[in-house]
Amino acid sequence: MNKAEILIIDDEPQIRKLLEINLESNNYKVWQAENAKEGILMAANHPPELILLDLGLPDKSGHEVLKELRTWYNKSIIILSVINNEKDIVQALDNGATDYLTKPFRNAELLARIRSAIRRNQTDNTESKKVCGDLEIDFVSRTVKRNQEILKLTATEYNLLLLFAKNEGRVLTHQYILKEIWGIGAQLETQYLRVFVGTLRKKIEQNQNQPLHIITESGVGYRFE
Amino acid sequence: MNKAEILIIDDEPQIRKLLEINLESNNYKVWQAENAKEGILMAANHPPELILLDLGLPDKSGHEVLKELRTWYNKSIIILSVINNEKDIVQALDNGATDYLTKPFRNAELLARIRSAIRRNQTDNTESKKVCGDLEIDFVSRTVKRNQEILKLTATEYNLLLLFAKNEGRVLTHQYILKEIWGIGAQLETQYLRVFVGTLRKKIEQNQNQPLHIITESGVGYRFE
DNA sequence: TTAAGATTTAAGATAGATTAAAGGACAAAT
DNA sequence: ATTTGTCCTTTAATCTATCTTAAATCTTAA
Repeated sequence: MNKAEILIIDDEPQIRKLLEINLESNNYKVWQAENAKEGILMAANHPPELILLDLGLPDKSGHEVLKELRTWYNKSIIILSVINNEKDIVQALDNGATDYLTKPFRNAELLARIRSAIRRNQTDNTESKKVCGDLEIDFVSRTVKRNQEILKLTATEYNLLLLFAKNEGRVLTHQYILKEIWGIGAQLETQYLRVFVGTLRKKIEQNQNQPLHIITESGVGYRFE
Repeated sequence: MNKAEILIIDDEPQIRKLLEINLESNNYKVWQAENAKEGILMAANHPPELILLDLGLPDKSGHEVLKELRTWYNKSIIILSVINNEKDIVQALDNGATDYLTKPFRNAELLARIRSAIRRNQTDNTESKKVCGDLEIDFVSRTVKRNQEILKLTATEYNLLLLFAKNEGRVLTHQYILKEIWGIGAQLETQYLRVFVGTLRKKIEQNQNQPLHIITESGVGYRFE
């Protein structure tokens, strides 16, 4: 499982550093922005699992940032603020904040609220899946459908298909595929790969003699479309 | 649109009255329970949109009530408590509390947090029973029927079936199932799982040799349909 | 055209899955 | 306190699916 990514938008370097240390030691990947403009840009380019937003930013009110984010960003946003003012808390929550903590905050509590917020994300989210023509690969449920029918793939076949699907359009060398699927010791066992490409094609291709999904790049490897 | 229903579980009459007045004037329908037993019963009979749960109940610890509710209730639960103790807050949030407010709380803030919690609810659906083909699982009464006949399942069998039912269509790895049912120390005891899948199949499958509900994903785990 | 590369098939080996059954822990009933 | 019965754990035998390997056949690129 990958690390959950958290974006901190706060202008105080000490706070950012404190959060960075605590979050990274709890296995989160941390991104940082020191003003509203930068924060919105970063969130847009690379949407994180959760945003920690300070209300007191230099270039724009945090409430405005929150509203702007909420026009398109629907994961968790937790407000951090020195303002312990009822009106601000109410306004932030009504504008779609997931939670509100006043500084100084207790670290364990922040972590618990982050876990709670991320947990909630995961159930709300629509499942991530990939559709390639007649194929539909569901990464969460670990199932593959072709024309709505569930395909019966072995563990190795599924792993191979997953690798292909995550590198759609890219030529993968035999060596690379062998290393990823069978481990670093198997990079010369090209034969394994050929057999498994065979069985996979039998299951996912309409016409085995003219494969549309797994394309052979002779002398190099395979490409998935 | 109907009024959203809120269940208050708190033993202090003054607090209940205060909440009742405030919530009803904000267009919520309010239900009240003065102890854990009554609260759980009311929640089961008539699942509300949100539960306000006091941690200091006379008959049972609020943490236990929370855990019990969370086995089947997946809408919002906001904790109200006089305890402003970091450990309790963390524990409650990790047990699935949506939010945590310490008494005395500010009324407008509570209302904002309630709005926020209810807003988040609307995407995920609560259901107290699940029908899968000839199977009918009732999460509240913890009973399972097949073709209208009540099946006699042991505690472990029921827990396993519950886990499967809540992850319908998804492949669950052996490790994950073992962790969920037998706890974090049992992740290598694949054999337990196999035995229990065997006994479960005997009870829920029409034809044991061609299981329709619990599908084996060899080398990976099981999938429930 | 020819050598290297790719596919296909099938059989043996291995890891994984099912099933039955016995012993132990525990709770309910006597 | 003893018995009874249920459920859980553990072991072992058997069965099955999957992986590996080799060999025959086909395709591609120089």
